Amino acid sequence: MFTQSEENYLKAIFHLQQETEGGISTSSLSEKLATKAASVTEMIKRLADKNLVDYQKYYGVQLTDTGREQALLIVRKHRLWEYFLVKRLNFNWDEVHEVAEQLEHIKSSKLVEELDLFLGRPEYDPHGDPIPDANGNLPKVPKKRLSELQQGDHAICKGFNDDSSSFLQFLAKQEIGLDTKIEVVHIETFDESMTVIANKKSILLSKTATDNIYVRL
Amino acid sequence: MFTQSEENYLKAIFHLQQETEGGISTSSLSEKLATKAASVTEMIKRLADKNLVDYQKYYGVQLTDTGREQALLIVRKHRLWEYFLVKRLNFNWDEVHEVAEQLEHIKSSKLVEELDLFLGRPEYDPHGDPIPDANGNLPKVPKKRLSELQQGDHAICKGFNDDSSSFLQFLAKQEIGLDTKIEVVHIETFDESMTVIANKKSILLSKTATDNIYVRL
DNA sequence: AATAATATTTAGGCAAACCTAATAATTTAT
DNA sequence: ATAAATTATTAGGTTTGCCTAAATATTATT
Repeated sequence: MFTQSEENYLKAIFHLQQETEGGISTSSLSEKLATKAASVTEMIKRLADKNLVDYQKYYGVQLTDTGREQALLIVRKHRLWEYFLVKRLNFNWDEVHEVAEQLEHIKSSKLVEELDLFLGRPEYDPHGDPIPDANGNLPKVPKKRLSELQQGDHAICKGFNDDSSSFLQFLAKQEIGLDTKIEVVHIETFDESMTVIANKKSILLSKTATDNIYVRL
Repeated sequence: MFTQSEENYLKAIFHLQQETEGGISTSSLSEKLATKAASVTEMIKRLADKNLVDYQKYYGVQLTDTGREQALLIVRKHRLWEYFLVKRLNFNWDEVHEVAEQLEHIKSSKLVEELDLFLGRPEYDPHGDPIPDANGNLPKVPKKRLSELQQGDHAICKGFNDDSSSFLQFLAKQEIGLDTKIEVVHIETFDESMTVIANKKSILLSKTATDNIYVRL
């Protein structure tokens, strides 16, 4: 059994590995977890002792198979709870993150399986992210960033990369959500900001924003 | 905001106060929480500093109004989650305790209120214990112990005082649950054990058992 | 009322998980 | 190829929440 803190590290490493090749740096972890680098080094050593990560001094960490398995279980719980909060308890999809961060640490395999069953074995959470199954299989959804599209392209919004409530609330205000249809009208060359049409309204999105919006054509 | 450990102490003090007059002793708390007396003394001092309990060295603790309020919120959460686990997730009523002990520490007032609403504002948990409302009002259910009854009395089972899964499983095996009708057939004078009829079957219950079964006539 | 028994508190330690400041390794720039 | 800048690690502290052993209060017994 792992502590909440250990679980948070495993999850963070997992998420960073989705975006990065090779070992995960101490600094990126310390940024993600809002702790100091020294604390990260310390914890990583503990995780390495427990065979959850491979660690080479100065060259970052990577999850072992066991580590990945644990991380996926936590991600599974997080996303199932988010689904529950939104679909059953009327939470807005931009206010579930904090609560799911707590719920994901509840330890009971029966709870996870019964919850999954109760929710009808959903495949995607309210942000469009796939929910790993009980064996830790995560359906690979090929993701394209909105920022990769060209002028004139049409796409459907399929997920978001930034969980901060400020970003999610910004999207809600623009009425951009899961499955929203988006058309790329214009891209500014100097700052790569993008003018799109969604819900028949013209919206200007910064490069930072379009980098964090996933779409399917 | 309080730590999980602080919350556990508040809840334990609350429960002991339901059964006992006056201050709660260090030893009864240490027994309930499965910690050593020294640890209890230490924590109690912290709780007193935060104005959650009144504490007089060597004469035990009592909850302050704030302390009681907090304790009731935790009890509310615990019982709502138990209800959820049994009624929505098909848990047996004798296997919910451990999970509810974890869920009761989740911090989100919205979550509690939405859960309450989702469940249809239940008044009693699966063990027959009343669920405090959002203002911390706990409907006082006048409880009689089965052990207080006389030969020939008829009663309906309304709750249990011992949450241990061994006790709850014993009851399940005897098919005694909430709202089970019970008739007192005979009481042994020497050990106060009781022969009852429930579900048309004759069952022998020890004094320890009958002390922990609540009934209504 | 004095002593024995029991309960409680104090003192001193330990592990987890964080921190700051100092040091060491790696990477980048000259 | 060094020096400078960046990044990571170590060393030494802190708080929470637990522990054991020793000391002190309270309660029970004779």
